Amino acid sequence: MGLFLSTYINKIDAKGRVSVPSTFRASLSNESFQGIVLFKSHAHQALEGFPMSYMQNISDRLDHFDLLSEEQDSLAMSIFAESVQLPLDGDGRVVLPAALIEMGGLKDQAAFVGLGHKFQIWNPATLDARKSEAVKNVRAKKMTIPKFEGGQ
Amino acid sequence: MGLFLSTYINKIDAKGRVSVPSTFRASLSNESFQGIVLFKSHAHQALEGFPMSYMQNISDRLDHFDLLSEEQDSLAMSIFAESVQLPLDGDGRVVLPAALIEMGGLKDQAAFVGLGHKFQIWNPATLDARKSEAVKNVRAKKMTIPKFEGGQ
DNA sequence: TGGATATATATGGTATATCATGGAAAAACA
DNA sequence: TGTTTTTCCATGATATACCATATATATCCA
Repeated sequence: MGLFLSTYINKIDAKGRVSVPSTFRASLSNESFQGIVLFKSHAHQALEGFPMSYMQNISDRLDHFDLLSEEQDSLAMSIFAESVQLPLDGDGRVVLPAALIEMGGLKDQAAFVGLGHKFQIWNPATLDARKSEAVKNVRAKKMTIPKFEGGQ
Repeated sequence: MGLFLSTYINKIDAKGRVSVPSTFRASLSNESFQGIVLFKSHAHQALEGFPMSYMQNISDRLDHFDLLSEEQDSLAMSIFAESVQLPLDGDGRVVLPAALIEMGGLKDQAAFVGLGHKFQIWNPATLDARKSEAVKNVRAKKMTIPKFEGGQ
């Protein structure tokens, strides 16, 4: 799978249309669904973005919890029920529904932030603060990248 | 994977273009993405450079954290959000974005420093100081190379 | 060994294609 | 038929591909 890297700031027009960065589109080129899946972040006023194929991965992870358990039920409800799949138009744009623009705290600009297998969409004004907070967290908790354990 | 060795100093032209040393390009020849990934070093005023496959590896390792967890979120943000993937042009060059030139403290020259699986890009003027500092550290703390623990 | 020729590399400049974006036409919906 | 949504087209800015040259390195032959 192609990775989502870098930060790109694009304009949201009056109809809610916004260009998905071309490098992101390139990462989606092998997807059967040509578009993205978005839902509100639980931790931030921002949107989480995934390729459709990765939603399968999320679903598999939720199987870690017992079926019908409180966790499974609540997580599934907050992620799957609230997510929307947005197809790319002929020019590489998606239309953000008004509800998502609101939930993401967006105005007339969208900052697409690559995070590897996923990405986020932020209001550019609040993104910088989050970035420095992230770096601070990594330093404070001395987070490191886990050694590869094989597996999948 | 081919190793990055030695130090090469190349010119940065007015458009930010710089030749990737041919030996580095040779190390990249088996990569599916013909280019490099760069991001600002957290420790120095310099740029970290990786092949795309290595970023893929980092992303896979981050999957060991819970999805949407604080750790996963902060680490991904601090690494992937600020990294850029630069394709090689037909003549073996990449264009450095102005932001990266600034962050790396570069002017009109780039020193490519091979460091094994990765490399760094320095302003030649500040690189010498860093090199002797590194040697001093190794001697003072009597650092040695750990034994191989297996893995890939 | 020496010289000439070929090959690869780094670097500079120019032309072309792509991208983001705004707007209009067409289609779908109620 | 009015309204919304989707598709199509135009354009300026930007980035990418293309071509040219010089310098260094390697190869070949006398």
